[in-house]
Amino acid sequence: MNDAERTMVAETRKDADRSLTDRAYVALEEMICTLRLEPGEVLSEGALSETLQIGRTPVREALQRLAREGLVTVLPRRGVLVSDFNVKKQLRMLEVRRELERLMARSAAVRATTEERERFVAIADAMHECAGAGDDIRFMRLDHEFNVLVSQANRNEFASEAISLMAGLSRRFWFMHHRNAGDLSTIARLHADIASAIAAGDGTAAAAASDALLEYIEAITRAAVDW
Amino acid sequence: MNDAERTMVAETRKDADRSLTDRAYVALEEMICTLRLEPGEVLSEGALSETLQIGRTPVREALQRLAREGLVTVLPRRGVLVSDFNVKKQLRMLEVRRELERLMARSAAVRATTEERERFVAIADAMHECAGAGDDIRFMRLDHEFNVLVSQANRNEFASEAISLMAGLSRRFWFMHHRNAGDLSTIARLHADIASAIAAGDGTAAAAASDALLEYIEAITRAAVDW
DNA sequence: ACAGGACATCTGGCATACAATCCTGCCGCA
DNA sequence: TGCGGCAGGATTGTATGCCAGATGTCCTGT
Repeated sequence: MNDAERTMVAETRKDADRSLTDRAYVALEEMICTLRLEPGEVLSEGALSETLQIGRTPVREALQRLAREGLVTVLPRRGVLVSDFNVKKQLRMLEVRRELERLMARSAAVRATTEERERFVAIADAMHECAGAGDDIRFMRLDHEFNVLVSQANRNEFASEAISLMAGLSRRFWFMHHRNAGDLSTIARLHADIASAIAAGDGTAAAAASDALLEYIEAITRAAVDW
Repeated sequence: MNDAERTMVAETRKDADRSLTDRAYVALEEMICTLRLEPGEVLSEGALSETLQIGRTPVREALQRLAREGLVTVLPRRGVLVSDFNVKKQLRMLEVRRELERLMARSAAVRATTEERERFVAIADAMHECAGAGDDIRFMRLDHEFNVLVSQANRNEFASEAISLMAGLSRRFWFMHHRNAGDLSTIARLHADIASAIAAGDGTAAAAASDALLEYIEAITRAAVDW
């Protein structure tokens, strides 16, 4: 099970039977990505433990995971800093994501099961509807489902893990800028293109479509410099 | 201070002022990669804590890092399992490494500083000497230095992090098979080719050389099926 | 002889206590 | 008034104790 799937399960089972560490991780990641904890803010394990009503140990372990993903930086004996982000860093991340997403799209096109392909078709259709209606909430759900599905269908846990390392930073950047970012319909269409190519089993087309999406995202990110 | 001395200082400090978590991680990674802890073995935090003379907390945190890298699996309430490995998993990992190493080689060729290029030249020369002499100890040191240098020169922390996720599994596989694996001279030469291309600033050539190396490694790995 | 269950034991999850270190702000002195 | 040093508070690093859950074993009943 990769991290994306684990996250989904955690969200499904909600507060049921997952470990406190996972709950703390999910809660903190959410707070950071939605900017309820602002970049530059300095936290302390103790305060977070109090806030979340969870002991310091699980909170600390969750923070270490977040540190690995670059969302926070622990300053020894000083506190935990919510990472600031800059566009250059995002561009370096996209450089890596481009390679990994292309690989995953190509592999998924070749390796997906029949059921998975059907779901890709459904996602492509729904994405097109979103493109027309401008329904950004639905798009975000579809995007999440799409990412989980690709992570699963590409049949390579290493690619999924590597991507999941960058998921948090990507999510936060998207949350910050998606209102200003280029039009939703283009992004939805580009996603749909990948899904269609994967469903059709055309690895080359899926790879090309993935590159097209990443190129567009990169352009949006570069434009963010000017805001 | 030359590089050997710097390395020695780093290794000295490793036991001196690094955190216990880091020391536990390094010690455990070493034990696992060198097969002193055999795949399939089930450990316990308590026993490792006793063995390493380090408290359970740092040991536990080190184990979580190792779990993330796929070297161990924690079985809740049962123990910590040293991951078994199989060739198919290695091939999936190489699939990802190929993309990342190519990207890093290409970027390093473009972005390396003058000093870094000089070191790449030196490494290429030394690798060629190794190829002739069959000095595998020296090769392993050079390989390590080469990897660190590429990680630094490609100027992309995300690529470096993603690769480091797979470093442990790679090291263990290499440790198991390097005696039987294809001849050292070919591997050394392929490494030297990458180093030379990076030093020369030829990104395309560096990418191609990286692919050539990964292809060779993949061939060796496939051959491992028959042992 | 075998099946089933109770229990002892071992494990990691988590909380908590303690130690080391760093920052801040105050106080005294020049 | 400015500067230096010291003390106190706050923070993470580390150790350890307790607890719930899982597993294997042994005993009992059929």
